[in-house]
Amino acid sequence: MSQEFGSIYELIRHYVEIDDVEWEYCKSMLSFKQFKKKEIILSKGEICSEIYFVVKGILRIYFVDQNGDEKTFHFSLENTFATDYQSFLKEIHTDFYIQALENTTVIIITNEMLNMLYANLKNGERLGRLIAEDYFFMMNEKIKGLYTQTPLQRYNSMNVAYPRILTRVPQHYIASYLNITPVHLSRLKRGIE
Amino acid sequence: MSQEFGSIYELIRHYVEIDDVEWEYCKSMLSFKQFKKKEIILSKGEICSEIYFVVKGILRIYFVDQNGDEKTFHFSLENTFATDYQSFLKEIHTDFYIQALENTTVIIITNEMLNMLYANLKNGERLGRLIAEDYFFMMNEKIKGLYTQTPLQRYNSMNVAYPRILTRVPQHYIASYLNITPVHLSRLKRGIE
DNA sequence: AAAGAACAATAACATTTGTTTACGTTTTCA
DNA sequence: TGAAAACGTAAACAAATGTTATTGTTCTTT
Repeated sequence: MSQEFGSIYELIRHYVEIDDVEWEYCKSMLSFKQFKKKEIILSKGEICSEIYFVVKGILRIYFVDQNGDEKTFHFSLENTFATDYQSFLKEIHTDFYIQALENTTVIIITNEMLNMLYANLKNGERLGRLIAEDYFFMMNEKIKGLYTQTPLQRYNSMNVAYPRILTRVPQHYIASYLNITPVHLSRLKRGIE
Repeated sequence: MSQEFGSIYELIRHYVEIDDVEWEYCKSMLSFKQFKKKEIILSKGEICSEIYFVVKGILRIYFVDQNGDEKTFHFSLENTFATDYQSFLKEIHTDFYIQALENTTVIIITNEMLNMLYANLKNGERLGRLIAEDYFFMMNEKIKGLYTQTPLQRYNSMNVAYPRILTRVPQHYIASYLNITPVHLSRLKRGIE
């Protein structure tokens, strides 16, 4: 059954070398968890104590603004991480919610586990740095998009960052990701066809 | 004169332990550079080959959108870094410009130097990870602000992220950071007093 | 299968933000 | 020091986006 950790093994190997002994050590700490569609995994006020690596399904990370409106920060599709990294690392209360948009299978990474990896893997710290850097780059691109693209342009490029997302999730979540109202998104789409 | 590297020493010590031998090694690789007010340090299309640590002055990081409008991405005040980290690390062409808004003194960090630090400092990789994480958190907060705050709210909180910035730089740069027109910022401010 | 909830589209109207132009002040620099 | 450029404010109008209400469809759940 260790076969099923293949996706995260591939991801690690994308960043650093890891030998068989180290990988066995990693695997011994990993576990699966399943979430049902619409289930809320993390809520505001809690401390995010796990990183989720999505094997199958979709997680949505969002927060709620002063008016009570949900703002979708990120979608985590297959083979990407979902967490509030800040809450996770600093053990502070999170502002975010994480919700499964489909029945979803994840691999769980805990904080203790991560620190063991940093301490015991030859390239542990390096792996952490490279992943943090890549997520930093992703944020950078996201901000660039927010500054330079119209909502419609961002809508049209969503299929690049999130393959097939437009057919996988309800449209009002897309609107909340674009930071516009569902009504306005519907209106913008009308202009296209 | 090694005294003058004090600010970056403090910053490193904020993240990791570094012994005297290691610090001497670091210092031997660091150097100063001066930029004149309005000078452009990095331009689109170039490869960003240095990280700038601002000792005194202000650097502005911006890009230009399809319409030719400048969008200010970030201000680097004293004791913070300025670079296009993505261009720097991957040696790809940058989309950004970096400009000095005042006569500015920086400490220069090159890529070769950084890799030597990663390789030779006990906590080199860890330092890199922690700094990447902190900048990642900063991006996260920035995005949260873009989603949840009105331009006026963001204007009012700029003095927190960037102390005294509102009196240090021309207002149209502030507007471009807020992603609104200078005319509109002027109008919003009128509503306040 | 039926009932209710969730969802998407549409229209009418309100609010926010952008655009253009003008004017007066401050800053820069030759 | 004087001219030119840069800068901030203002007003009028245009475009983009939000709000509310309505309707019909699709999805959930019993």
